[in-house]
Amino acid sequence: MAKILTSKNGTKKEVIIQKAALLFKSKSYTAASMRELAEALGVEAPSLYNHIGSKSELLQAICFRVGNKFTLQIEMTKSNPVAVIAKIEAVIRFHIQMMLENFDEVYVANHEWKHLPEPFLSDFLNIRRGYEKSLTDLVETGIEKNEIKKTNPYVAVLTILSAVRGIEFWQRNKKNVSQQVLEDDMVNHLLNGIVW
Amino acid sequence: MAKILTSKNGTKKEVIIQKAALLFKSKSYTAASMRELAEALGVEAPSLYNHIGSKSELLQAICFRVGNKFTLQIEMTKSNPVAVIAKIEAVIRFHIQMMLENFDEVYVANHEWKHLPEPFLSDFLNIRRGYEKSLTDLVETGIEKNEIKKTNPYVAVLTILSAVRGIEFWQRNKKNVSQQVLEDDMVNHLLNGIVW
DNA sequence: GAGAAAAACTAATAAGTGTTAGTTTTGCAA
DNA sequence: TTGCAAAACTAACACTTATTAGTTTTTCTC
Repeated sequence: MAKILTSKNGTKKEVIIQKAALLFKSKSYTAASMRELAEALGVEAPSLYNHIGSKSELLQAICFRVGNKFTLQIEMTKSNPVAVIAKIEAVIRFHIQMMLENFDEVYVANHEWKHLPEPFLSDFLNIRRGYEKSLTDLVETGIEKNEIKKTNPYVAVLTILSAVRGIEFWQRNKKNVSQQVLEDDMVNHLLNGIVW
Repeated sequence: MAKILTSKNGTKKEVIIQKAALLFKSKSYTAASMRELAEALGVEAPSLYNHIGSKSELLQAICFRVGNKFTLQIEMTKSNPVAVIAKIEAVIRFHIQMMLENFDEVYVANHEWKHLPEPFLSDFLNIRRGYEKSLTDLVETGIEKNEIKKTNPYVAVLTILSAVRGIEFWQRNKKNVSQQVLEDDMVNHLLNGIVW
């Protein structure tokens, strides 16, 4: 009889969520079965239900954890008394860090939120809309203060968020691109462009 | 007994593929069932098999159709004797147009290619890698010719492709952003940045 | 209108799904 | 060592899945 291994700093539920994020990332939420998840944990599927309520609960935990982290960070950034450009730069760098430190969870939140049941789906979308709104406000303020060129703020936010999200395609081991280069070059590209 | 309606310019198989793209987009490939697809077409599920070979075949048709369109376009762009910047601009604008004219298919190709069975999965990834390689070459040439700032070409391509892909989040009916503004502002953002 | 081909149907299959019930084993506290 | 709770197990259920077989209906061609 196998047992779910709990590392020092995590409950069994936490271990399950982490494995679920890994599995949902590689196979997608719907295609990943509880039996597969159990096997990855060295256990039979029904045993999982001693620790969790349902498969859906795992997705919820992942999505809201990620959503809240991003929301918390942008709230802190907003109240930080620096130039708007510096704030936007901070947001971009935070996205890149999140992508590197919590890749599985961020990936799943980005790709599988569709499978959240109501009312969680609506809640999640509200969180995301709130985040986008915050960033849009930031860009608008930047334009007013003449730190940013006159452009459509919605399009600017769309461009920025899409670009940072795309880091999921980054191949960590492409030896000639370090994290620092990735961060610096992307920030530079999004703020200053690539044309002279 | 219902029948699959074929519009003037499409076989029944084509109609099925289109509906499949719409369904796979909204529910994801795995979560969408053949029974749902059949119902959307006003028919019973087994009837579909008079026109198609399998569910997987539908995904293949969608993914490769999209992949080939993008590949064809970048090949044409490469051989077009204009400045590198103009080529990159053309690529960006083509992505936006594709997103608007073939939204369902592009979305599905971007999100559901993971569920392609081998050897189609490898084929698809090769097509995508080839596309990225072409664009990277373009950026490198631009740097050599001093049209583009010195930056990591891989990061630049990642930023550009991610940004244009993100148009899938664009809300068509956000009344204050026309397609023209979206296109122009995004091109401008990616080439010239948003900072003065 | 007759015959053939296309395309719909119903019925069924084998496999896989999340989850529950009930039972046994494990590990800790006394 | 005993007793209890946590957590594993096996067996099973009620559904859903893509797909096949076999049959009937529709549509096209002559």
